[in-house]
Amino acid sequence: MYYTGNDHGLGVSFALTSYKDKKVITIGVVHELTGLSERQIRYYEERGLVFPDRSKKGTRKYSFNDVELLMDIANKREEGVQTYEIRQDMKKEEKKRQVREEMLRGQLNAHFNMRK
Amino acid sequence: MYYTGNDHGLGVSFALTSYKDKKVITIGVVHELTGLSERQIRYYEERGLVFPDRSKKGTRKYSFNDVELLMDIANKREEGVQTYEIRQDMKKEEKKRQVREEMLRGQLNAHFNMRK
DNA sequence: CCCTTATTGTAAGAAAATCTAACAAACTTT
DNA sequence: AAAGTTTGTTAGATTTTCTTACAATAAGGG
Repeated sequence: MYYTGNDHGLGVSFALTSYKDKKVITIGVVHELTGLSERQIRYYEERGLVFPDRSKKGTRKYSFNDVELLMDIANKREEGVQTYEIRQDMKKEEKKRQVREEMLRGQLNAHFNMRK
Repeated sequence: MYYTGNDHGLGVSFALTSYKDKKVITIGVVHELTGLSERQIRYYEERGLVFPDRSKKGTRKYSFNDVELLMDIANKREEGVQTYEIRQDMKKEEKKRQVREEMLRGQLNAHFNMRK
């Protein structure tokens, strides 16, 4: 686990990156880990649910986070939830996450500006 | 991060497995992550320094731990240390690890036998 | 200096893995 | 009924990996 400073200009900011986010897994392995067919995995990408990186020549690379996400998607699908709805839910979650992040950044900036 | 119970018979035992140990990375990606050539990576395997898994058809799969190990090896090599010596050092470390593990297992067994 | 071992690059050819695009089937929604 | 969703399968091309072999360079020992 390692840290990457990335303060843009005046604001306070930081990021924590772990192996879970590294896009290093090929689709065949993702298939083995999730039980999903490669067809399904590519289709969920087409529907905007996952975003693998690509090698220079175009082969997909997934992270462990992607694998976990795909397993969640598989569960939702078994419950009959369509990809469109899953997408909507993900957008909402993403929105909430952004709000929390902005609040945190605000708190930190306030704190550091105060004692400068 | 998840836990796997694996008590064999009477002894107390446990294992903690994380993504770092999962062998899911192909040699091309290991090359990108470490800067080592694929030739070097295969050679270090030949010299008994790394032990990737293999797919059914034979393609190598590495873990993040393997990647870290290979980076350590790369550093040693830059210092001029030969693979043979690196191997010896690794064996010693492995031995120490085993001793510690056995002691821990002994402590745990003693503890649980005491109050049974 | 000669010989051996260690390390790495490169090449060749085969095999494995992945990619895209298309068609079809089975369902679900509208 | 028509349109949209989801998945399998197939075909052909491309990318990635594998093994084996040969060569070059470096390092160490006698």
